[in-house]
Amino acid sequence: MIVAMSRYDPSAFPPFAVTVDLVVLTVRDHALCALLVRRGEPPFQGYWALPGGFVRPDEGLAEAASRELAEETGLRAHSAPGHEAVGPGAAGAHLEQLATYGHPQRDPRMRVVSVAYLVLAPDLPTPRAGGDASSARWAPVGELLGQSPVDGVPLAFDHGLILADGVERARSKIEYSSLATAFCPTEFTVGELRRVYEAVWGVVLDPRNFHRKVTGTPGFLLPSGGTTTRQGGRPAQLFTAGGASALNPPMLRPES
Amino acid sequence: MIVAMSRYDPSAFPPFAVTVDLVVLTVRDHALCALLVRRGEPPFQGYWALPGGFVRPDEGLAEAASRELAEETGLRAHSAPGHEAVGPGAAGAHLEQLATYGHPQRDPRMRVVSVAYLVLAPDLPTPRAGGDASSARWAPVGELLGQSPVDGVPLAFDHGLILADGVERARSKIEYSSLATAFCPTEFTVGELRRVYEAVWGVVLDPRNFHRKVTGTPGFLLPSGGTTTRQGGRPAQLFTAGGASALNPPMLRPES
DNA sequence: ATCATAGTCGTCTCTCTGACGATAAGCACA
DNA sequence: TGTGCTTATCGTCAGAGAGACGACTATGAT
Repeated sequence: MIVAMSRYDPSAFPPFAVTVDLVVLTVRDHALCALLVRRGEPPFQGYWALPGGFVRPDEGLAEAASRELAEETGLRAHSAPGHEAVGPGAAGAHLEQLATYGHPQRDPRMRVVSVAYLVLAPDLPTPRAGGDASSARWAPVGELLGQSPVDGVPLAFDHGLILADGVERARSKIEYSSLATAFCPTEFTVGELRRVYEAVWGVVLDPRNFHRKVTGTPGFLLPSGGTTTRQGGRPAQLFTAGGASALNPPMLRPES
Repeated sequence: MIVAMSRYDPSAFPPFAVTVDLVVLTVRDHALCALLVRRGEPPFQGYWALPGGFVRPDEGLAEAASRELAEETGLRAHSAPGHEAVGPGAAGAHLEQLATYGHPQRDPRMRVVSVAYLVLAPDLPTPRAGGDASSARWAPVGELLGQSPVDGVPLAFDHGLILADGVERARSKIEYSSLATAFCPTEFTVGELRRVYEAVWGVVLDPRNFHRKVTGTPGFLLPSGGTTTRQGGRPAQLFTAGGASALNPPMLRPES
């Protein structure tokens, strides 16, 4: 009978809970890191998990993701839906929808469908714990996705899978978009941008070819006029993110 | 109070309905077409909409999409999650998750979150109507996404947006993957594959350069041994899809 | 036989990449 | 005040790949 009504009466259906989970990535010390929170409640009490929470009845999905992000990190995200260009020198973090996970048994309590969002942020101070997280930390994704789970324990729920998907999305997306600038502060040097690519891809890039590529791609970088020596060595020109969002031709990941 | 419990007790939450919507694309008569069904019930009664339906309590999201697809078209989809290689000469259609739409007011009846799936299928006979659809048809996406909506009327709900996202996904994905073969029957010629690219991108490609590119990319095409003259002219070699799923370097869309 | 149609192979040029040499301009020390 | 170390930036060269397009091939239609 439920089946018969199912197509016509949504309220006749057993309820689903809808949550958002966040894959928040940043680059710290030459390594791609993800934000994890420790769960203070069952299920998976004491496990590390992705930050996230339930979507409220009157808010949109991206809105919920944005709110959770602010609650956990204080970051103000600006979502970049669809093909819309990301504004240059944007203050907040990049936020985009990643994928949705709805395996019937992914939460032992009830049927929960989780919409995962990917957040790319510049390096931040150690995150503040908030909400139901008794603590929070940046974990290098190399350790998380390699053989050894964090502290010898996998992530809660299916968050290991979600994280892996988020990292893969970030890795492929910086190839053909200017999204790598989302990992940088407003003003950055070519070398700093190169270190972002190196950390995300886990490779070493030739500084000369990289410099030629990014400065030769129209709209990728805008010279801001200043220089800095914060990386040591010869003063480097400072840039802000240009208006271009698509890189054509793409940046090539070496040794596929 | 709801907020206070919200993080810990999922069942304390007002229910969401979860649906799947399908963007089913195929190539017919040199044009990219999407499958639409006419709604027989309110809301949006009489409007064209994407096929879809409610997720059952005990089935996964891809499973629900697959079931709806079979109900509406009789197609057996094989989902290709993650980085998994698509088997050569696959019988069914390609199915992958597209995105999730959850604007609070997207369905006037209640809060509905819809997980959209993208299906790429070879050319099919005119679809059979099924379920709550009083009729079904293939609509060229050019008409749908251009200025003129179908029959002068836009699609139901936010399905116009979902369709646009699906088409964009298909357009960009055939650049760097071998997914265009999902639009072809098991055995196909280089020319037929080229016409797929031309239809999806809405461009004209040079047959000689295209031939060089696809036959020169290892793992893209496997010669099946036979030839055909079904397109007229000189007999063309028949191929099946090779095991490679990623194209490196990618196929370039002309005139970006 | 001739033509129209599509498929397949080659060639040339241009652009972009990868490899790598060379120079520039700061800082840390002796 | 150099000397050395570091990073930034510019140049050069060879090879891969793409776009433009000529030439030839093998069918069916007239």
